[in-house]
Amino acid sequence: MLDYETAISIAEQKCLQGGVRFTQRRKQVLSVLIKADAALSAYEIAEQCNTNSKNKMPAMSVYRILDLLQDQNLIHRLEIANKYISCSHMTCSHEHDQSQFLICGGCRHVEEIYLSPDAVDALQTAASSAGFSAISPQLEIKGWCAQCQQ
Amino acid sequence: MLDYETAISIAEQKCLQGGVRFTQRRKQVLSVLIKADAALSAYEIAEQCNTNSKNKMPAMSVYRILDLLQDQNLIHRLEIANKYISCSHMTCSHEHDQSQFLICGGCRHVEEIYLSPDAVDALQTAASSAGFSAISPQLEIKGWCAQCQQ
DNA sequence: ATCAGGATTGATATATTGTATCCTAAGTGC
DNA sequence: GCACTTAGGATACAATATATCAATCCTGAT
Repeated sequence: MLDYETAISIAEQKCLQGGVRFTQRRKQVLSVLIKADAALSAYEIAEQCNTNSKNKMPAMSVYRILDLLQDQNLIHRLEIANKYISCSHMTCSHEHDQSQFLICGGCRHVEEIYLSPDAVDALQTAASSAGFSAISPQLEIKGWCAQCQQ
Repeated sequence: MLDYETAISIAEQKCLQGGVRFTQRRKQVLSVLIKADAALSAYEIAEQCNTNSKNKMPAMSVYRILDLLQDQNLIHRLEIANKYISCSHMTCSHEHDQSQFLICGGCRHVEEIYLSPDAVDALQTAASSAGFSAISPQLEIKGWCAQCQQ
């Protein structure tokens, strides 16, 4: 997890470069994700915003803002879990990067992992021979964490 | 894809062994999935049932039946795509089996693939070192098919 | 054959998640 | 200031999934 202040200032820069504004609303949503240091659903984020502030955050706005933050490579959307998580590599462009997540099928806990290039190659090869030109730069793997395994 | 008649008779046996009935409703849902030979959402299955038959199939029943068919290892639920697909290995118990699916992030087309044991090992090792005791016997990988890549 | 009990389904309501639309407000450049 | 674009508010609604309770069907024991 990045230092909070650093992450926010990077986000501000990235938005500037991307030609979008880093508004209070957007900062608020991103802050929740950074501080949570976990994967949250859109509605969980809205709820979190509403407990911390008087200004009501509608779910609608959360979706809009999440879309934008994703466009700016500031957060990831985890399709298996239907949740969002702040990007732990905000500093890089993600152009040639692989993000790899393990998601527990029981408690939905998310862990970011690192796969060896060999493993990624093996996946890519299998994908290619199935007519898929590329696997996503983001890999989501469902598993069972130690606790839920029991 | 298994021969339809064979698949149905295997399903019947499996349900018998599992102590549940292979009713008309359940057969109907499974048939749709087998014949579709593609991943369908619960509501798509319901719709399909309703065009082929006069007896109305409520979405509710589809969900219940899908749960049951999954318990009997007759179908898979693809979490990334939120869809269901008939198991292409109905004959085995799936105890030590790995199912691997590639899902196109664009058109949601699903392709079942085969990963080398080495690749699976690499994934398992990475998972273990992240505190996950096991990756799921079902692996879902998001990618881009040749068409959607453009 | 019939009856009790569980399994299955029907029917209805409701929760949850996500999208569409239209309008207002805020910032930006001239 | 004024036109223009971007962002956000408000509302409605679509799509997906679950909860609940009653009715029906099957099965096995008597």
